[in-house]
Order: sequence, then C-alpha cells, then structure tokens
Amino acid sequence: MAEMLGGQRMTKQRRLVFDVVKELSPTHPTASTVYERAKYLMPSISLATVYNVLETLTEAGIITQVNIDREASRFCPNLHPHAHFFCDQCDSVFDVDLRERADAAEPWNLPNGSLIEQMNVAMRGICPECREKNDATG
Amino acid sequence: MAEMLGGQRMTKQRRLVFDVVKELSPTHPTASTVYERAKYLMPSISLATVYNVLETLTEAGIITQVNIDREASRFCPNLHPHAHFFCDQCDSVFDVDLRERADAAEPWNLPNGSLIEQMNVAMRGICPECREKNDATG
DNA sequence: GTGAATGCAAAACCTTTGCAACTGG
DNA sequence: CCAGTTGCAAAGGTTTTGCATTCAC
Repeated sequence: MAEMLGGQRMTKQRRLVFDVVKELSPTHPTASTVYERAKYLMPSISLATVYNVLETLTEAGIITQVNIDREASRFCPNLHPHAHFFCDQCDSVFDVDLRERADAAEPWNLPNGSLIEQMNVAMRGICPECREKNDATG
Repeated sequence: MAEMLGGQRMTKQRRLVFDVVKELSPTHPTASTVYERAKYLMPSISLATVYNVLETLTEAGIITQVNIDREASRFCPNLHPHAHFFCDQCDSVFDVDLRERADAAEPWNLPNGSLIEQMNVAMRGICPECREKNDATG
C-alpha cells in the first residue's frame, strides 16, 4: 500500500484505517463506523484523523467515497466500476457491477463534446432478500 | 399547482418558492439560492420555510432534489427521467436526458429480484463550452 | 532533524426541529 | 374557526479547520 500513496508517509493510522475499510467493506462503512472500529483497535486515534486518512486514500484512488442523498458518506475499497444499490427496507448497501463491455453512459443523451471524468450511479429500492421475506410474510 | 399538492394548503410562500425554482431552474439552485431570491421578492420569508416548502414540493413530486457528493442539494422542476452533469471547470449543472427507449439500469448487472424504486445518476467532467474555451486558450 | 501527520477542540456547513404566532379554506 | 403553515432561533449531524505535539523518513 505504501507505494500506492504516492510518496506520502505510511503511518500506523493510515494502515489501520485502510484495513478497517477493507474489513468492513461488505457493510460500506461510514466515517464514524470506521472510527468506532479503528478506535477499538487503536484507542488514541481521532475522528479527524479518520476523516483525513479517508480523504487521503480517496485521493490516492485506493478507496471510493460513496454518497447517497444527504446521508453520511460511505467508503468502499472496490475499485472496479460499479454502482450502489441501497435497500430501503434493510438499509444495506450492495455493489452492482457494470455488465461486460457495457457503457454506463450509453443510455444518456450527452451533449456532444462533453468529457466525463467520473460517473456516480446509485439506486434505491428493495433488495431480493427483503422481497422474499415480504412474499413469505405478506 | 394547487391540485398537485394533494389537498395541502396553497400558501403565498409555496407558490413563491415554486415560481423561484422554475425561474432559476437553468442554474439548478440550492436551498439558499432559492432563499435569497425568494427573500428579495418576499422579505418576510424564512429559510426554514424555504426548506419546508422544498421538501413538500419534492414529496408531492412537483420538483426533484438533486444531490451530488456532499454539496448542498439542488432543486429542479424537470420531471422527465434525467441525469445531471456537473462541470468541474465552470461549476454549472446540466440536465442530461435519457435516450429514447433507453433503460438507465441496462448497463448494470443487478441481482435477480431487486426492485428499483429510484435511480440517481450524476456525472462530473468538463462541459463542451469549457472544452472549447480550453482548446482556444490552451 | 524536519516537514508531514496526528489529536483535540472548536467551527463550519447544511438541514431539521420546537414552539408561539398567524392564516387559508 | 382551527388545523396546517409560518418565522425565528436553537440544535442536529457530518465534515473541516487551526494549532500544538508527535512521528516517519
């Protein structure tokens, strides 16, 4: 990971925050969730440092910051092009992969000459697990 | 518009905020931009009311709340399915329409059985105008 | 050793809330 | 009339910032 930081210092805190994001990646943790877990492992770490490190890692392209509506940002170490699906019922977040050879911009009628540098796709709805649960109960 | 509010009261403030959002729609105004303009037209209006009304209108489906990263929400009266393009250079926001008969979810490999209720697509990059400017100067 | 990174607390920012006063139907 | 809406001010949650201290290189 050191080399991925592009010359910046490798501190205990940076390694720790990165490890925690990886460990918690299935839940797409927020900064404060990362902080809780990091603090358990390193009681002296501060919330500001967690924010700083998350920003550093995001800028280095090692993790991705995921925003949905105005909720707290979540962080994920999945670097493949992917979208996020938020289940309104169980509040969990899933990665949604781009299909093979698909172009995320294809359905959109972009003005000629625009240069897309980043694309952010988030969906809200009900996940398969919750729908099954609903069918069983309802 | 009264009927679109579904039985709720039509107040001066609601009409005003809606008119301002429509007036400023090319710029995709934030709540505080709407507030500034609304306050100019009705000095007694409060920021909380602007927020309340924007929420009411959003819930009524008359306007859409647009979120990009952690920036302040923007509001737009365009009800067609569309995405947003944010130019990193001139900071403006453009609507991007869905192509005829296109499906925004098509490029994405959604797990079987998910039910999408809402989809949010935002792009960042350089708009055609800025690219032209850059080519001329650079 | 020295500049970069940390920890702390305070501030910034956008947004929501509680409540008394007002008003639209 | 009176429930729904407003205006105000205060609080909320997330994120950023300033600065003295510590640490990686």
